[in-house]
Amino acid sequence: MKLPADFYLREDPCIISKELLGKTLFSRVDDQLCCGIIVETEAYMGPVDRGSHAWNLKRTPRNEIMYSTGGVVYMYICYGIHDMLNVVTGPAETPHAVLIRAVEPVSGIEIMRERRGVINNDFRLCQGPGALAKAFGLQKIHNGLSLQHDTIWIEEGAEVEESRIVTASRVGLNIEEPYKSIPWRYYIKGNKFVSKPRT
DNA sequence: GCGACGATCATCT
DNA sequence: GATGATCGTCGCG
Repeated sequence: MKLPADFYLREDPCIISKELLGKTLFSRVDDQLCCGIIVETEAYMGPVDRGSHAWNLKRTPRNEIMYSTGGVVYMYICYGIHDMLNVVTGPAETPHAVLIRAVEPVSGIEIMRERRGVINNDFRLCQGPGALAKAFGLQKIHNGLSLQHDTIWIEEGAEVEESRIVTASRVGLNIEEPYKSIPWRYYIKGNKFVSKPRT
């Protein structure tokens, strides 16, 4: 069962980020079904977050979809190379989002290996937002798709106990304090599919 | 296992 | 013209 539309409508993207841990991400692209357990997420707090594309209510053609009603996908290209998968949350005109950073592959693993090319271990198949989007066949062309449709969606999964959730600062943001250090990253403790921040 | 580096281009100023 | 919510590879030892 897909998560209900109102799951995404709550105001606080931190709550949603945390609750997305353990849920199951699906994609059906080129008629190939892939799914995996979400193990790492980051919240982007729209207007009050220097790290967000919607900082200070900035509005451009690229981030326009962040202003729509929660429950759609925001995809964009980073470093000219990598597609990033975000879930838009909150009511309309509230440009919050959750970045899906890593997934533990469950099925469609052969497809993921093909899309990713030769890599020497499966822990890295969907480890990091760029890798995950590539493994699931997701690109900027999917920007704006509803999670209630059948290309990209999220279903229930196993409960993740509070004690297994780690809260940490976000990865890869070259911004000033305090935004750089605010703990808006969530991941499952000890899970080998979680990405490793570089220095 | 770890740090350095280059790839590569849409987007915004 | 500068920048970036990244990643794979290379050299090291």
